[in-house]
Amino acid sequence: MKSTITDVAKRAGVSIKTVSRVMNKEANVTEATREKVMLAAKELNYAPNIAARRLAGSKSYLIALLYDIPSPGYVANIQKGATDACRAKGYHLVVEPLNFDDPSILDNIEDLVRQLPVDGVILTPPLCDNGEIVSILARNRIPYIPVAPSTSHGETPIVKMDDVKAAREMTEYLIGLGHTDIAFVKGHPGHSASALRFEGFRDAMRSADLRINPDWIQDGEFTYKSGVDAARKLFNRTDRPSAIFSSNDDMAMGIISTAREFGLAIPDDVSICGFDDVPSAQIVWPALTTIQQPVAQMGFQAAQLLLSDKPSEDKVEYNMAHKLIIRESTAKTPGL
Amino acid sequence: MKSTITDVAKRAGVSIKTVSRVMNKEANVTEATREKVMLAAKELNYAPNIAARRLAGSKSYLIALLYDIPSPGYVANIQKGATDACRAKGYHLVVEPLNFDDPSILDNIEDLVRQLPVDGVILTPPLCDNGEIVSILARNRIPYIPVAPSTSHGETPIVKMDDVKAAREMTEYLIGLGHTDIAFVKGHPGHSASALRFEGFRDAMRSADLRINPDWIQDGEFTYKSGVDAARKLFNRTDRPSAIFSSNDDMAMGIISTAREFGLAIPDDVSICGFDDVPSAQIVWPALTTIQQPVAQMGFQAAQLLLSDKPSEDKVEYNMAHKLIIRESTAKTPGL
DNA sequence: ACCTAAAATGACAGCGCTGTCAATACTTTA
DNA sequence: TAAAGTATTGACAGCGCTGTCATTTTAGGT
Repeated sequence: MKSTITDVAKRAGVSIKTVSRVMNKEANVTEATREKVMLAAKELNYAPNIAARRLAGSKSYLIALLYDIPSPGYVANIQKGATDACRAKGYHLVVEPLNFDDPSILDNIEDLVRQLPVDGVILTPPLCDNGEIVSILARNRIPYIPVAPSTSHGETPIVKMDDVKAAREMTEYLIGLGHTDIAFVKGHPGHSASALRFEGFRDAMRSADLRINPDWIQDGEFTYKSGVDAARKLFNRTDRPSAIFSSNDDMAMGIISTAREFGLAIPDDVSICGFDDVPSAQIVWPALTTIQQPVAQMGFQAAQLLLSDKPSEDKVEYNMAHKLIIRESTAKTPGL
Repeated sequence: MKSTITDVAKRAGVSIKTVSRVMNKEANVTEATREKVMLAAKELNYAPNIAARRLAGSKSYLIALLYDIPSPGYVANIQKGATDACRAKGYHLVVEPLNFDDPSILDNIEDLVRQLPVDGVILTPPLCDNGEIVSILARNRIPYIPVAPSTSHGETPIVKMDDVKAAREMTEYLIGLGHTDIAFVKGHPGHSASALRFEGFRDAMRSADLRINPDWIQDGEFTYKSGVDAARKLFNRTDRPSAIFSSNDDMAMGIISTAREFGLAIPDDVSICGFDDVPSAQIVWPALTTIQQPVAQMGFQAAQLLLSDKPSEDKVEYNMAHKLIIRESTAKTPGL
């Protein structure tokens, strides 16, 4: 049942090397022989054995995804994108869930690199900001692509999204709806995204000549609870914003819940929007207007970069396109 | 830097075959030579090359996880468990996100099986109930383990959790809290879990000699929206249950939200519990009492089964232990 | 001490492919 | 039309390991 390159060569009446050439899409093969070989391969249901390829050649047809346990949705999407890119080139994706705090993490990576020499590694946050991991990879000459890192990686291209731009767009959308009194709930100060999202908000407000009321800028920590706290402070004031831009969805859901406690209707009394498009954003009611991070695309791009032949590229930063998802939690201001 | 078995053999002063024996923990090696080899291997930082092992031997040291795109949290947890089991035996996990409706899904699997002969496959729902997938695997003699399948798989051991027992425990917990007026919201009739969870509820009620009020048994579809609908029907009645057991968390969250609309305090006026422990279950307020599915354990067990030497086992069903997670959405009845 | 069985070790082929380089088949040019 | 490319194909070694089987060493029994 399982056929080898030799079987195909015999059937096509050529040498195994020629079959190899066809399978690898090498140049200098007549169209006629190409077709002969392809036909024979199809008839025999042949697919090159990856282990043999790896042993004989230099490629392993395997790339690895290293990730920390955190956001499950993130991982699933990255994987989806990465495997799509792999599939097109006959590659496969090996996953390695790591625990950032576990000291054995470095050994795991060493093993991965030595036992299974992968052709490349995708590093998701926070792993991509870990110097030791990066240096193991560099020492072993394994190409890697950091996804959404908070630090720069020299010559290595990185894949990310543009948080500033996304936040600006969301703000502009709110302004377009007629809102002028917009509150903002910041994210955890330790995450690089927090500052970027706030920056986008500020830019848009400034461009629209709208005043940012400092009392309406609340600190947050990206948690549901911190959203609740921020909302309480906001809703207890006599001057109340007509819209609240929360730096992420978890906090936005805390805000929605709190609004109900205060008897505020969403979006009639107050519009609320988030950032991330977590699964529950569409489950919650009213469904949350938010920014969908291009996670799958980032995975795709990262894999693509690893698999592309041109080793270095002048472009060092790939910004993948996010998407503004408009749902029911935002609406025009009552005045309009 | 990268050393081969030959290097180790030279350094230890033995043949490469002996090194191979040590690395594979084969019998008939003196303790003394074992140590010599281990030492040399350690000094040279040696790890056997998987591609070469695969080519020469019969094992590929790779198992695959096939899954459909649906629940991200599920995938992440299965992967965690499976890779833990793999790590211990020098295996690695290759992932293959598949789209159930995509016709090319079968080709993807064929390729996986031929290019990268994996030693085993973990099949998550709904893939494990797909006859074609199973038959490709069977035809190619690839061992596979279905995780939480809704159908039986003959001799093949399956890994699952006990939905009936879990639902029974949850109900008993509610009863222990003093509740006697308990409503139940069923899940999507197409999912096998729906019937099982209801069965567990019924069993527990019956054992406690409690009456099941047919008006309090609502149909649902596992969606937030259907939870809202069920809750409306329940709360619009004059006789209202003191506790609601929802067949999953998404519906439970719909119920919670609806309770607020009706001015009902949770858990003071009504206790609500779910099933699944999705990430937002702990994010939502009040945090949801629910059943944590042993997803990671199922992944671990499935991989373990695939990697264990004894090919067949008399035991054909592995029920992994779930966990009752008590949070804030349930409390004693006011009367107590 | 000697023979036999069992345990420990090693020699060698070959897994299925790719890299290198040589051989052959076609073109082009003068 | 012959010389000199240039494009196409093939022969063969060897990647790093394991399986098989032969060989050597050790232990056991009398």
